[in-house]
Amino acid sequence: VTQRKWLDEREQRAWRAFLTLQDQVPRRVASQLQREKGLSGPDYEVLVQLSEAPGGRMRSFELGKATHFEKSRLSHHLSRMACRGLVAREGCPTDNRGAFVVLTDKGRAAIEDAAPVHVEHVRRWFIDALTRDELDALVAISEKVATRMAEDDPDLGAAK
Amino acid sequence: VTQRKWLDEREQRAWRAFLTLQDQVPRRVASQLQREKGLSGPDYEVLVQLSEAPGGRMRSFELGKATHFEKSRLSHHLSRMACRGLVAREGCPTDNRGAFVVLTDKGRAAIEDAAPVHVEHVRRWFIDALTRDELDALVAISEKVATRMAEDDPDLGAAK
DNA sequence: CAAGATTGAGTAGTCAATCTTC
DNA sequence: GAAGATTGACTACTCAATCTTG
Repeated sequence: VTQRKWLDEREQRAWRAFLTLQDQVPRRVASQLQREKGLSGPDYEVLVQLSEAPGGRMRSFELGKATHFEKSRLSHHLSRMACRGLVAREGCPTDNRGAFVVLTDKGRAAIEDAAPVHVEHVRRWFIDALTRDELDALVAISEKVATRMAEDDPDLGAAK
Repeated sequence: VTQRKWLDEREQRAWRAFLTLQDQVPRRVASQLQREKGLSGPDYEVLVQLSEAPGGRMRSFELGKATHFEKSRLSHHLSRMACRGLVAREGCPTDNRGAFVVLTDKGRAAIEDAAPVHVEHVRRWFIDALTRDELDALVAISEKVATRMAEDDPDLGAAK
């Protein structure tokens, strides 16, 4: 085998490049959205999922899987969003343990107002800087890494 | 021009793939490091920078630029690390406003102990899942995006 | 007044413990 | 007992205000 204990120069550059990208891009997109529309990154993710779900409603655990939020984080976050009137909680008729999360009118208005601006930022700082091939490469990379993580241990560091 | 208001399917997939990758990989690497060695991701980043600096010492603002931490975040974080004995603060002789951050013996021992395990995790969940070409593609992508962000506005969302 | 740095208040995320229902 | 979900305590990050020196 090759030397496993260290990263060579190519590997090192790739890892650090990824760390920078990973940190900077979502930060910039999120902070613009926060300033312009008063929604955080996590707010937006939750609203997107709900707005795409039939009836604007999902079970909590489904929302957790879709967003990759840890369950306690999701619960806290939904409480805050409920206070702000963006979502509401409802009981589940067929399973009394469960809860539904429902998009309110205010929540739907918020996501519809924010989406165009958000798309614009994603374009400006990410999509438009890259070629088609690079976008596709990113999809391939993401899938390979996801597969690796799933093989290795399905739950480590994931939403529980 | 093409339709700018929405993301097409390819763009959408690429953005979501990036978001997943961006969220999952650092989370898993960091949580393993935390469990095995008691260091968080930010702890590790700070220790790496200091250990690579001559004399294990840097000015605070240099450390801020290197890590991309906002200055108040850095200050808070260094206070916590100082409490744990990983770093120490010193005054700057040539500029009395300034402060040096110095790696302690304990801090150096911690990074030397953690580095091999950390490298192993980065390999397992990231590097080894990808080809040389994919690693290079990531570097190219990162550089293009960084250039775009710098052109657009040097300071938005960056460490101030 | 600008640069280097710190502080405090408020908000968000994590971990373990808990509660209820299947 | 396990699944769905919430809570509380603790830790971490952000933003604006502050302090000191150049």
